[in-house]
Amino acid sequence: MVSIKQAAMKVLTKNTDYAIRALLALASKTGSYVSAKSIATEHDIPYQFLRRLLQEMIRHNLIVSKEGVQGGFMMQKDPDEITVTELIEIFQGKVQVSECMFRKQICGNRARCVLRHEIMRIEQVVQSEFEKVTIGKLLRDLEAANPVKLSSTPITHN
Amino acid sequence: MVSIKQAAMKVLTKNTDYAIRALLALASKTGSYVSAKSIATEHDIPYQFLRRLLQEMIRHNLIVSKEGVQGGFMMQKDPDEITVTELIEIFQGKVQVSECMFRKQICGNRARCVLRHEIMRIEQVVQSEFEKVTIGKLLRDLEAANPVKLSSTPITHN
DNA sequence: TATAACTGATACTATATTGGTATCAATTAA
DNA sequence: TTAATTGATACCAATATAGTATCAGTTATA
Ligand code: FES
Ligand code: FES
Repeated sequence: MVSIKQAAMKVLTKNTDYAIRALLALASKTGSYVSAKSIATEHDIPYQFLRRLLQEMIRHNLIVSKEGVQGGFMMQKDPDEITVTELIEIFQGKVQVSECMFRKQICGNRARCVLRHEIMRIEQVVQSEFEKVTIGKLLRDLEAANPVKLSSTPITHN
Repeated sequence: MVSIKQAAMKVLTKNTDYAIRALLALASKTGSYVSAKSIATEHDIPYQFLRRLLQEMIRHNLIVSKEGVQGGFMMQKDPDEITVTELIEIFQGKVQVSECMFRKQICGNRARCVLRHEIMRIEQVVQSEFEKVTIGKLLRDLEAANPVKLSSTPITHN
């Protein structure tokens, strides 16, 4: 009896995961430029991987950069306006529960298709749940939980 | 400017998608055995792929089978008791928004970690939304929308 | 004004997951 | 006896995710 699936289905990929962490790092130091290198080492994100993510976030006007010595990245968009939904869309594409499932045979009329409605309803729910979570909120929550200092003693878990 | 991601993030994979369709096919013919072949052709699912899915669903006691001529598969579990959540778990693994993100540095105390709470809350929401959708419900909806006959004229869309 | 610390751009590789095929043995109705 | 079926399982292909490498351009500052 060999089962088909065992691992867990990931909703957030590393892209999004790392991007959130990087944004939290930047949001906790608004006004000054933070280098990719320091973010990478402090938050344990592969350097070159992170660079790509940062560039992508520049393109989406979430952050800005300054080249050269003492350069780095800085928050641009209000952290309270950056939702996880937005990040998912940037790094994983639009949330879509399924392509039009049940095409052809089963579903006679796309416009009236109940399945489609059901699916779109869920897409909406998922999306709006992630929309409630902003970088700003996460940061405040983090600071409340870890009042002393962000990134204190490294603790290994998970 | 080469973007990182363009396609959409799929919440349901083909596994789950096909499994749902197959179950709908079986649920609409309770009491009689339906062959994998006929499901495959009628619903446009790759035959061998479908066979694996059906076997997996047997292992999970959703359906039963009969070997030999005139054999096939038949609904076992009450369609109203089969949720999409269950199918996702079988074919895609437990819904998990992210592994423990923000490990080490950022998050000092796993038990108190707010991010973790936020994430688990969303996991719950996603899961419970999919729990509301059962095979039974989908079937009734389908029949209501397509009163005459399941799988009538093939219509190409999507 | 040379240099080292930076980002911009982009190509590349490795690994994992998803999607799909193929094969052969066992069962059973006709 | 045979053809239609499932059981079991190995295999392959395509795609997506994760991570690395390279080189050119910018800039503070020694
Ligand atoms: S599934 Fe395609 S429209 Fe209903
Ligand atoms: S992220 Fe690991 S516990 Fe907070």
